[in-house]
Amino acid sequence: MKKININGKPVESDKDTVFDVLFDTDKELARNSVACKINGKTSELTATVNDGDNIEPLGTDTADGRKVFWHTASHVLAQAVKNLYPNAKLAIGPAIDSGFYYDFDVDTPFNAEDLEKITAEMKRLVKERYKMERIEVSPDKAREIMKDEPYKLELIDEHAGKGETITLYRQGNFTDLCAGPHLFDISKIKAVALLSSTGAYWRGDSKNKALQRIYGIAFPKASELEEHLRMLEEAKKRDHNKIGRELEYFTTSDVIGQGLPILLPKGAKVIQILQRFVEDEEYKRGYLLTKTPLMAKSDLYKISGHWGHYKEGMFVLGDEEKDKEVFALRPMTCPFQYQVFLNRMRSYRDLPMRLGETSTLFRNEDSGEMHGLIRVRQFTISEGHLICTPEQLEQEFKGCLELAQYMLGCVGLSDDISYRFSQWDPHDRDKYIGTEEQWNEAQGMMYNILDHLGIKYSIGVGEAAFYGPKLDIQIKNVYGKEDTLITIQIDQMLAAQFGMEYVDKDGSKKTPCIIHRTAIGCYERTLALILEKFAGALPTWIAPVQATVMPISDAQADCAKEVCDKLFAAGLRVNADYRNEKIGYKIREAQMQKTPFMLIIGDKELQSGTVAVRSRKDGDLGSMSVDEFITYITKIINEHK
RNA sequence: GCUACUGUGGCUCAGUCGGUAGAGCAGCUGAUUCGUAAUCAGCAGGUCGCCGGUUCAAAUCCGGCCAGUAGCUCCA
Repeated sequence: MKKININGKPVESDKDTVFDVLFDTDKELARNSVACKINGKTSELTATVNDGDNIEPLGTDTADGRKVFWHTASHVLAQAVKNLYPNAKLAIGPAIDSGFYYDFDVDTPFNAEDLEKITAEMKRLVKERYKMERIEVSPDKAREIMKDEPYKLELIDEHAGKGETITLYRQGNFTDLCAGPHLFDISKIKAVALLSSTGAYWRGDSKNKALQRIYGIAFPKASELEEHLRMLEEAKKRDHNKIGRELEYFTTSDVIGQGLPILLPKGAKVIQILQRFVEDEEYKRGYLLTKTPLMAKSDLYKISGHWGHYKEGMFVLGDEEKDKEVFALRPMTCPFQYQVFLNRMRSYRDLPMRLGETSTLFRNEDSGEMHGLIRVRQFTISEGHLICTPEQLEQEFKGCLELAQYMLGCVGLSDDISYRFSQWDPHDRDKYIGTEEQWNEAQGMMYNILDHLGIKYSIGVGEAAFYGPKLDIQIKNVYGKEDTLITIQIDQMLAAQFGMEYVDKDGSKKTPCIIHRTAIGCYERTLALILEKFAGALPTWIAPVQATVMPISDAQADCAKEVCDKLFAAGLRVNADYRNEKIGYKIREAQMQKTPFMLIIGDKELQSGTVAVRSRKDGDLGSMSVDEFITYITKIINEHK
């Protein structure tokens, strides 16, 4: 008899595999499990149990369980594709957070019809209930089995080089190179949907061959699949690119160009509110405001290293061959703001010097990169640089992080972000300036600071800026795609490049450290994410229209106008119709539903000198005087701070 | 930049096999004065993204470009 812990409960069993032990103990639990963790390591249910093992069964209600489930589904996808298109070559097919994909090398890309056929074939295969058979072989044997699969051979060579045994999984007529773990058999994969077919480069390198990737999702039950697809549809309804245009926050124009959104009055208003808020907050926190040029001669970018490392991403004005001087629109503010420091001889007494700027930047993104307000070619960012002594670095970094967290809290995004420590890739030296020692030092400082502050972060290798490591605050859009909202970076290279120095207490000249940071990121992107977060119904303090005044008939129109004027005088934002001489008694704006407050004026209110207040959040609030309403809404507006 | 898909009045969409464009909403004019999104009537609005080709004839077929969407790559 073996003593085993299942979910922390002691159990005795003489069975060998996890599944049998579970089945002995709790049949329902066994049936609902797709994999397990043995002493913390994800394993399959056919794994052998040893005395003293801690077993944690995984169902498709756990993230790890779903991944195993989806990984097996990707094998079924590959089997279906090989059955229907025998010439297709297999690349890789992992589970991801939102399902699974498989990359194939095929002559003609898959279209919607192909996906339907493949789905049908997958469903047919699942009914065959193939076992997932794990096979361990020598690299040579693996090469022989995979002799017609060039991508697999490449992968085998890599593993063989490390002296590993090669693991294969076989279900029916199909064998794939794979480390597992997998489901016991494929019969549980009852509900499958192939969501899209797109191009993807082999090994994620655009120099390599473009493969065809099929994305899919799978569940044990059809109802779960339907629910999932319904949620995907719902999420798309919050897409800022859709509601931002519908609610007239922004638009685009073919004749202006790609990635150059036009902010309409509502969008411009929200950004103005955020910008003023950031600038005021930074002033309170000891920032100095600067206003630097939108472009500079190439000379500046040559010093900073941007000319060498980022020229492709810049809008260059002029021709280096022909013109005496070449200019470029700025893709960042760093070297411009450094000139503020360089204006005169600096003392340690000047430090820390916190420079802030609402800065418009231009980046010549590739044509396929643009997306609504999230990825654009011209944007405005709450940019800033803190120039400090090495001793001040941690304290200043902490201040930047606190400011960022405060801002996220104010706009309501605190719960939706994650932290990423973006490091350099030592194997891709061309991308970075500086020596290995400098990088190790800067990243070491970052580690210390982050661990000291107790920040939980993931590590992004190769995600650093060319001059230093970053703490990126990441956020996902409605499609689950992650983007950087806020970044705080440590830079020990550029100060030296620009010859920035301060005179220390002892009279010696020293090179300062620099923190690059944003307070709330780029305003366009922030607006996009706020729109998605609140599905267009923005919190009162940011809403471009805070109250809609609505007379029920023309008899109350004059009164409504007076009410609007009063609210206006109090600094509130009232429905866009307020300037019209006649305020319509019916406001047929889609925005009405997105407005935090509605003030209705009928005969009763006209006589008593009140307005009937209806709150989007709390429903009817009854009648009150305009002054009472102003007090009420002002209190709500101030609550965000 | 790469792969796939999409592009019809301000918006949402219809338009069969190529025969020369249609609706609702929005807008305007008039009527209506109504308690929490669509009152009634009328009017106006489109060289079907752009350019070229095939054809007696192109929104429809073909090519190129522009723009949009998803994914890849990139993202200081």
